[in-house]
Amino acid sequence: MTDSSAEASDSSNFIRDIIDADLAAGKIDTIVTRFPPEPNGYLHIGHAKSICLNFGIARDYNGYCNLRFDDTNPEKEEQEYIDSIRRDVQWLGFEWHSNPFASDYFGQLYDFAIDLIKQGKAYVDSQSADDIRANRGTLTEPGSKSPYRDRSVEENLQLFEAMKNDEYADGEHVLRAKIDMNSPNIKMRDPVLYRIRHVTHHNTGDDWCIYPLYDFTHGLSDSIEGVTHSLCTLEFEDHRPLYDWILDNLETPSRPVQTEFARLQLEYSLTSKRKLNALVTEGHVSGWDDPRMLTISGMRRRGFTPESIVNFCDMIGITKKNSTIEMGVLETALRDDLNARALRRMAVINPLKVVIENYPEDQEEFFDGANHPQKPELGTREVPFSREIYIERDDFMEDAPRKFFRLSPGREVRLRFAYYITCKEVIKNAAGEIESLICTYDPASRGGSSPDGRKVKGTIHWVSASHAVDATVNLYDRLFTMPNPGAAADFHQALNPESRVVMNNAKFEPAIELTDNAIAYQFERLGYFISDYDSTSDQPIFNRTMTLRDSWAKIEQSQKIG
RNA sequence: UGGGCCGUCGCCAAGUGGUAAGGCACCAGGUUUUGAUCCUGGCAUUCGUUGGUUCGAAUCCAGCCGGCCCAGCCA
Repeated sequence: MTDSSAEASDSSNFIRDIIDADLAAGKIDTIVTRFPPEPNGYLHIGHAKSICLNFGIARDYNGYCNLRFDDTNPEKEEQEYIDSIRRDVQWLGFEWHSNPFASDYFGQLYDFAIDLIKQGKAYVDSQSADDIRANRGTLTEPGSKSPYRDRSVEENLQLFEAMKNDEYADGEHVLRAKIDMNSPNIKMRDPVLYRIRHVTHHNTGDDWCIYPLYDFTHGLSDSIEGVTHSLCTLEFEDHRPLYDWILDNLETPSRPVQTEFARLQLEYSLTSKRKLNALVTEGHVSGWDDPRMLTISGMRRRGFTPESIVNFCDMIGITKKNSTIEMGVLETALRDDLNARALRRMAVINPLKVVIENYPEDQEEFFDGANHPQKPELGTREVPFSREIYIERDDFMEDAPRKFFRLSPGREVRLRFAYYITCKEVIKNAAGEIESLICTYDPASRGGSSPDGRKVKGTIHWVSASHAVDATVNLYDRLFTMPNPGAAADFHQALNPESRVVMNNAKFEPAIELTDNAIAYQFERLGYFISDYDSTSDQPIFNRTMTLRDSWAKIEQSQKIG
């Protein structure tokens, strides 16, 4: 569970079976994969699945994986995204062999296009975009040939060069593959290979005014890099014949094979770039790294560990079946990892003051609290105790049912690590709201057990009032109330209005590092927490990464219903 | 109704002709100074469906049903 994120997984899948077969047949000896994001947005949990697949295979087969930026559309790509993608891949624990841009290959790609033209397998089309669309046919009707389809090789060569030499405006011409306008696969009806775009490219600047499209670029880039297994999502299945056509009609350095797998779909979440972007720009979240976002950067800020994400990806598997993963799977992967590593501390999020009337007014003492109940090697910390403490308001109930194992008038409860206390009196304000509790403690129960061996069912957490550190805590819940917000007519209506609840009167025990975002804590009985990027010693801010499993809440819930 | 792909427990997922792994969830117990963790046990006579081949089928064949993807000069 605490293994490094880049550890080998024992999970097999149909893609690994293909690789095993290729290896056994002697087709290849070094496995090469690539993760090819377009730098036009932030990476999310869906990308993590692909990253784990591609980098995981390369690692397990002693091959290598490239991080290639598929940057053939200069209108949407930015340095900000490049930086974040690199950071996220590394944070997940993976190392790329090389990190090229598809745009690094523009020169070679241009030469390949010339080759196709010379073979009579590509032509310059001068129809408008609308005409091209109209002539493409429909799902059930074949397309019709462009009037420019039979231009001579010489004319095509001259026109394409002129396109490259900035002699035309955007949209005046395109380069198309000459395949089959009658193909039942629409992708094969003379797909566009190059378009004119007078836009400055983040990597090539103004060197080019023609840009290749994905289908022309991808397989050739794979081939140039020696990629053996080009893994992509299901919606590219129709592109595979075109991927193959490009490689089969050109003399390429190597012959990669494309295989498709199902993209990740997670309940109560969105991975559409457009909708994610809307959440950010419309202000429903604070940014791409808002802790509620299932972007890698959001999850990092929320307190996910890379290991938990990698383990999640192992748990869900790789298939060709469209499926939707329940949130519980992600939550379990997270809790498993955090449970193993998080240091235990006590914090009170919604405080209720308790005065222990028989405890000496100016006395204080310190208890040793284990940093981890199952890992004594992680040591202990000192937990201060005094006459006035805070407990969680939820841990007190005036009229408590029998199964409520916490504090209520006349009942005794254990303060974790400290003493047994009994509630003697409830102090209320004029409005009838509970203001504080008067309790007594049993000095003989020091450490949390009494010599007479009497049983105390409940143990609650607490913080000494005079030693407490004031803090703000963000409680996060799922961003959407519907299992499939992406299917809603308007995903805004699925937004959870209580996805973030700010508790700004929290009380921490002193032994909590306020600004180290790398330390995962478990606040006992409350969940896993981590300091936010904005946290300072003066104004501590913590994010609740995930609650603990709560079977009491489940019982309460069923009692209300039943 | 053109083409491509998919259909094994509530959600994932092994299985590749020899008689249904595992995980999550759920249920029932046990341990516990976190109603956490941990441990034990339970949880598909059945693999979308109907026929066929076979001594034997989730696995092979045929039909049917259901779902997803494709008509950007996006990726």
